[in-house]
Amino acid sequence: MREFLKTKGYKMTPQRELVFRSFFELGEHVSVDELFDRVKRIDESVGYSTVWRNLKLICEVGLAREVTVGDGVTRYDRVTRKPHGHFYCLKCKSLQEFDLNEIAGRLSKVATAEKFETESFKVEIEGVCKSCRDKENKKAKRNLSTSPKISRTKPSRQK
Amino acid sequence: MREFLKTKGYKMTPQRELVFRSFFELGEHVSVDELFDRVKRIDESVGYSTVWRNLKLICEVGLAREVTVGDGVTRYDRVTRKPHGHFYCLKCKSLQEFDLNEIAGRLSKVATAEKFETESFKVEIEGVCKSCRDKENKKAKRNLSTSPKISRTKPSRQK
DNA sequence: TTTGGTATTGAAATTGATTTTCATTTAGTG
DNA sequence: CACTAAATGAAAATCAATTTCAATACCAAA
Repeated sequence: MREFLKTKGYKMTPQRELVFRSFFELGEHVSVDELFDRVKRIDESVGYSTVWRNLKLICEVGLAREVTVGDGVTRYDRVTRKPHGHFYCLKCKSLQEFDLNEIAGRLSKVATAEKFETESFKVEIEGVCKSCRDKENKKAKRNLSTSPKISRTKPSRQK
Repeated sequence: MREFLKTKGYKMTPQRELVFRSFFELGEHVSVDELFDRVKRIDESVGYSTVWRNLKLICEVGLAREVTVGDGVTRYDRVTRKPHGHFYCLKCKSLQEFDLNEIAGRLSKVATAEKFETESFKVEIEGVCKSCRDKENKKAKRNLSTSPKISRTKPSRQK
């Protein structure tokens, strides 16, 4: 990794190594805050901007890419061999992946037909995951009469 | 429209009517700023928050939905009969639509298979549109020797 | 039509994530 | 070891999104 970065003109530092390692240890869909928390647990002295900048760097060198869902927090996905889409649960804000092989093929065709040069795909299915749906059902049974009031604004961003 | 809103417990006001009308007159992918600009041209006195709140309201009552690409600006799409995806050009930031009929069907299947209750799809193809590619090619021809330095950070948000 | 309660408005302030600044330190080259 | 560009950490700046609050306007009921 040190060598890899060197060829791109970057230096290796203990902080950078820690950030990179932590990022790859964590699963997918890592937010800056999550990564920062993890890094801090190992080295209290590392600053937020260092984590942020190195996460950006990981993207810059092509090892990760940004994922944005509609909640105002950017997450970062390790670039893996396989293209995948995301299920985004509107209740618990969790992301699950699904394979995009076949669909990516079709999207490529659409792009080509429209003379669009594809850089990447972003496919998300928004909805409610099984676990949240189960919870809802239980609640509904417990409490048949109350219909929750619809809120005019979207829930405040988490954390 | 007045009646429609009344049934949902909302009042009609001149400002609201203007915001709604302007939104539907504009094309798709409207940002708050764009809508605000347009509204202001007709009535200087309307405030930004009024535009913002009414755009939210349009979503709330199901006539529009948020679209987020990776540039930090939320856009709003009129909810139309047809599901569609977006080409997002990384150079000129433009959005073009493409039909999602067939692909939506496949995505539904994937969701069902994973026991995920679908609320909506979001399909984006990021890349470079034809017009930007043509410009790039011209530039490249004019200037064969210079290789632009890669920037470490993403371009500042527009406006 | 007047009145009263509630929703809406506009301006300004706040929030929360992201990004930059800047003074200092450090990595890696020679 | 010495030098230079890159990297760091803290704090400040940005920026879109959202909330607050006092004033105003809608509209239903009298």
